[in-house]
Amino acid sequence: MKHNITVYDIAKEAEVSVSTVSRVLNGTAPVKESTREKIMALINKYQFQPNALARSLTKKETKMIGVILPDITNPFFPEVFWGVENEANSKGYTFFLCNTSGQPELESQSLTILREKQVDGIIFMGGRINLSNCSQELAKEVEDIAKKIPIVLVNGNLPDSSLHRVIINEGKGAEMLTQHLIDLGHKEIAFFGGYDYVSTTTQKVKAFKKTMKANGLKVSNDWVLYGDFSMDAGKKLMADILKREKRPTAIFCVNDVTAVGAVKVAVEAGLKIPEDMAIVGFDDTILASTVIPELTTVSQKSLELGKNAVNVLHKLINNEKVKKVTVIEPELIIRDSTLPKSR
Amino acid sequence: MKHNITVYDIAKEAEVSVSTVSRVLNGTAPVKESTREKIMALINKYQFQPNALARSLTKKETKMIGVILPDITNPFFPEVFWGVENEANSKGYTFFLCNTSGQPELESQSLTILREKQVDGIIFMGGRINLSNCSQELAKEVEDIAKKIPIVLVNGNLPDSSLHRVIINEGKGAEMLTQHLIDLGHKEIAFFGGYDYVSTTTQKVKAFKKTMKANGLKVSNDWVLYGDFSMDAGKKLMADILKREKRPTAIFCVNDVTAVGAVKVAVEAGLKIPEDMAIVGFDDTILASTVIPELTTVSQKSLELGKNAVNVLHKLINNEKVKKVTVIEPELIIRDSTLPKSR
DNA sequence: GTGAAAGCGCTAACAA
DNA sequence: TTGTTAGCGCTTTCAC
Repeated sequence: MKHNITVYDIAKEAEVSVSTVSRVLNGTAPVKESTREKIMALINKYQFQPNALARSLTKKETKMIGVILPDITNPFFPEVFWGVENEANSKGYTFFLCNTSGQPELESQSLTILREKQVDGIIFMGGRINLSNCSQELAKEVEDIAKKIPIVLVNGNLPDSSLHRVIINEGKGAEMLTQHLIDLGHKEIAFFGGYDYVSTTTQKVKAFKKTMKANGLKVSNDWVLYGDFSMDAGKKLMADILKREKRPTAIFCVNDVTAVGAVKVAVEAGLKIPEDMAIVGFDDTILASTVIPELTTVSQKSLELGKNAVNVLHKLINNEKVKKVTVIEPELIIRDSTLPKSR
Repeated sequence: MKHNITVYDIAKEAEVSVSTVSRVLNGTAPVKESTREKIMALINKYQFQPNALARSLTKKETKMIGVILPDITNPFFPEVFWGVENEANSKGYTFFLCNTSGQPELESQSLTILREKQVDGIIFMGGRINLSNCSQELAKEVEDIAKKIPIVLVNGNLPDSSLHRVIINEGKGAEMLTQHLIDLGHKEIAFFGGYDYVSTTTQKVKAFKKTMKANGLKVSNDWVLYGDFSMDAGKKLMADILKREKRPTAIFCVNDVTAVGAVKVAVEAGLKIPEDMAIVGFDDTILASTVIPELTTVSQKSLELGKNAVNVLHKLINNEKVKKVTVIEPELIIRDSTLPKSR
């Protein structure tokens, strides 16, 4: 492997000092036109590219952002990432992606790596920040790192935390969905999916129950059925419900994937959706519009979420003032799974 | 901002030299047990973490891999990435993700950035490496960089290239799908979607035609309908076909998303699938199993693809011998969109 | 076992 | 305008 070309090599051949080369590279000070040209010619000739490691080492900034998320194969996260990237590219940032499967150890590990790599900031999604009761220890770890590196939490929170957050108003979304079903005349509504110790689930359930009560309707605990966040959960829970004597007329699923599972089993059992049973999802991922019938759901505004996260982070990095919490309003998306097309 | 803690700080407080600290950090040489303990205590006390930039600068290795892909919101790519990550994490690598939308300029830019950041290797997917006639210039750019940084192309190629590649046998997949349809008795088959200048499309079309011919069947050019790779393409093309007097009895779609679009329009028009029309996709993404009816498709073995890419890259990085091309065999996945459940 | 010192490639005072 | 030089934080000979 031959010696990589450096500013010294360029400087030497151009018969100038390294600082002059650095100046034309960064435009930090005026350089005589003739020497600038000479240097540029050499840079092109050798396809010289400055070593970002060395640069970052002295400048104490890397222009790298770390993104921690639980599952890149869940369509929701790529969409947020896409929003992040769009917004941050123009600001010159690049990304480290860390997939954690939501496991605390992997999150800790990612945090460590990102710190070692000296990223300028971290965007944290999923895992511990969605636990309805996250341990002090896990929370403190994040808090400690945040003292050294700006962190923004996306769609989550930490106990007693003072960290900056960008969140969607999930309760509001759940309320809209529930009200929509009630307005259509549904009185018997069940809830499907999600772990009961994860805030994404509990917030929805809470808003769901509250909205039902506000409309003078009861929610039987028999009809709040937890599971995980997969398609299988939806399938199993629907199969379970179909065996019962008394069935709900509508199902509120924790997310789109679970809703798809529910739809599939219901359709196979010969039910018509929404006539025999209305089903709603949450997230408005691509799945919601590929199923038949298309799902009524709530958009999490994934792009917005990503964009805002970057903006907050960017301000944090530059020591600008930002409000602690940025709340994004969800949007109700009404489709065929609650309203038959023919209407 | 207070001064970040360094090896010097640790060394000073432990009353040893920095080299000793470095030794315990890396285990590169024996250190007396008592001094090691003293140092470790300090490291824990201050939560010291070595600066990876400085380390990489001297070691000339970053343990970072750059991943270039066209569209992270297309479910296929997160799956490959997942495979990449699983395999590479254990080897200690971390990832830079670059989304290019398939635009050559963004690819060039990503390549530049990755070089500046001194990544140890690059995994390249999508964009120019899928063009059926990529310009010399674009190809050369990649080739030039490959002289300095190991690169592996995933599911693509470059003209006259000698780069290492990991690919799925797409032609074989298309052949299996076509043969499957023929075996079911279909004689009138159309092809939907994809740009005609992208190899992912042309390879399939080629294999499709060849298999048809081998079975003594004709393919009318009227029935090879290009588009893009979206759901909309499938919708439009199906709408187009349904207007015609003579209709095919089966449709081969360039990928799952397009197939979903086709299914939706067909179902809305009152057709039964597969009885009135069989439809197949390609990729076996999550979409294939969420649609009703579930899609017969070909698995691209995205995980395998990712894993193998990393393995090849890793060997390249370590100057080990690897064969130029790794071919992964696709798998035919038969589901309801060609075979009715009742059978 | 341990320390001194050079060097990785770049930027940024400070001087000239 | 331009050059000199001192770091940035770490690893790694080479001595001892």
